[in-house]
Amino acid sequence: MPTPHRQPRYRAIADELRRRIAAGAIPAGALIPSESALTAEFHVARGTIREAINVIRSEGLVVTEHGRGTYARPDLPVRRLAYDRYQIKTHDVALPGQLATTSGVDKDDQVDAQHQEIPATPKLAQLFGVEPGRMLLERRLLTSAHAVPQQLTTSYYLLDMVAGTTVFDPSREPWPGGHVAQLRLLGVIVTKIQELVRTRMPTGEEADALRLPPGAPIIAVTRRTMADVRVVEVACEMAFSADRTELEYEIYA
Amino acid sequence: MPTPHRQPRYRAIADELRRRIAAGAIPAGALIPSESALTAEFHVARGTIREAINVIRSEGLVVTEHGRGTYARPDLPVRRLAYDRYQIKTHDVALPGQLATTSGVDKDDQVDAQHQEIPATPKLAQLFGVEPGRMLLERRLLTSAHAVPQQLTTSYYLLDMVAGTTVFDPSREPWPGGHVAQLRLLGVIVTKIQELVRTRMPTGEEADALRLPPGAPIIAVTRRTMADVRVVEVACEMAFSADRTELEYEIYA
DNA sequence: CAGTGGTCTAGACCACGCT
DNA sequence: GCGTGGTCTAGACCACTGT
Repeated sequence: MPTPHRQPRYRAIADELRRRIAAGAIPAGALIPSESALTAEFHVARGTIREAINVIRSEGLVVTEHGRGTYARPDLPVRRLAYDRYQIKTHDVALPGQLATTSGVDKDDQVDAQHQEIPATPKLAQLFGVEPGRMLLERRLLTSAHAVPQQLTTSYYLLDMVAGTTVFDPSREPWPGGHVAQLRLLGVIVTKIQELVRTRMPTGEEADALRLPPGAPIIAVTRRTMADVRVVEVACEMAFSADRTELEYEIYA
Repeated sequence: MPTPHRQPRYRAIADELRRRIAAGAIPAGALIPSESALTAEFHVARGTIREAINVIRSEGLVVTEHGRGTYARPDLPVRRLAYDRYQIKTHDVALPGQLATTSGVDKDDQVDAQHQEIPATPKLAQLFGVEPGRMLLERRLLTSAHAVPQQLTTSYYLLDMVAGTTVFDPSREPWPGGHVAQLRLLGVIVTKIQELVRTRMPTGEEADALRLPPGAPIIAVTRRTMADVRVVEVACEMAFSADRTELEYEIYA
C-alpha cells in the first residue's frame, strides 16, 4: 500500500522551526518568533501555530514562558552519574568539613534536606525486608547545581541504626562523602548497591521541584543499599530530569 | 484579594477522566466516551475536550486510534532487564538449536535482524577505540514479544573478527545465548560491559518500529562490550519503549 | 453509511511580564 | 498599556474504521 500521506500544515511548520533551530538561524536561548508573527508568516490560524509549537516543545526543543515568549532551549549540561559514584574517596571522610564529591552531589551543589521519622509502609517494608510499621528515618533531598534543580530523592534508613547519631544530624547536610561514607562512620560497611531504572512522567510535585516543562519525562531510580544480605538504606525514587541526566553502569562477567 | 487560582476547564476534565480510570469506572482496555459525548456531558467546545485528552494521553493513561476511539490503556507487562542478563547459561551454548534466554531476548520473542557491512563513522570509531573507516558489521535488530515490539538495537562488531564465521550468519538469528555467547564461540572472552542510560524522545523511525504513541519517551542505552581493554562490540543506541521497560543494575563496593 | 478522531479557521477574553 | 502566551468557542471539512 503506497502512503500518499499529505503532511498536515502544523507538522510542516514544526519541521521548519526545527530546521531553523538546528541550522542556528534561531540560536540556543533566543526567542522564536511570537505566535502572531508566525501566524502572519505562514498564513494560518493561531491554533495551527500553537499545535506546531506543541510538537517541538514535546521534543524538548523549545520552552515557553507565559507573558515572555518561546525560547529555543539552550543546551543543558548533562550530568553523568557514573558507576563509581558510590565509591568512598578517603579524604571525603577524613575531612568532614568538605563537601561530598560523590553520590551525584558535587561541590557546587546546593541541597535542601528534610528529615522525618515515619513507620514503614508495606512497599518500603518489602524493599527493606522488614515488617511493616518498623520505624524509619525519611530523608527528602532536593539537589541543585548552579541554581538548576537536578535531583529529588526520598531515601529511608532504619531508625534504630541512625537515631541519635551525629552523622544523621539534619544540620550537617549535605553529607560528606554521600550516604555510603555516612554509614561507614556508623560501622556499616556497604557491600552492594542495587538500582532499578525506570522512566515515567513526573508527579505534579516532582515537576514543580525540578522545574520541568510540561510533557518532560523523568528518570526514576529505586536504590537499595546492602551490607551483606541486610538492606541498610532504600531510596524509593530518585527523580532526575531526563534530559539533564545520564547514568553509567559497568557489568563484569 | 488575590485572584483565586481557578483551574482551567480542560484540566478539571482531565482530572475527572483520570479519576474514572483510576477508580475502574473506565476499565483498562475499554473505550472512554467519544469526544462528542464528552462535549455534551461537560458543556464545552470540542477543542477543550481534546486538550483534556491530550493531557492524559501525554501521561500515558490513554491511547487514541483514528476512527475507532480513545482507549484506557491496558497495563502493559513491564520487561525487567536484569544485571545478570549477559551471563552465559551453559546450556544456551551447548544446545545451539535453542533460543536465547539472555540478553533481553526470551523464548517467546520474535526477532527481525538485518546485517550490513559499513565503515566506522567517527562516533563509532571513538566508541571502539579504532581509526575511522575501519570496516564493521552492523546488526539491526527489532525484538518483539507477543507481537508487541520491545527493543530496537543497532550494534556493531569488528568485521575482521566475525567475517566468514558461521556464528554471525544472518540466518541463524536470533543468536543462542546472546552476543556474549556468540563471541565466546569465536574465542573472545567478554570481561566487562559498560552501559550508558539516557532517556529521550524517539526519532520517527524508532516511534514507528516500536509503535509508540505520540509524546512517549524511550530509554536509550549505549553499550560497550569489552574483552580486557579491547572493545569487541558496540551497541550504539538500544531503544526501549520507556513504559514497557525497566533496567536493573548492581554495583559492588 | 454513520461515528470516530485529525486538522483548521476566525474570532474572543484572560493572565502574565515588562516598561 | 502593550505584547506575549493560555484558554475557550462554534463552527467546518477531512481521514479512518466499522456495518
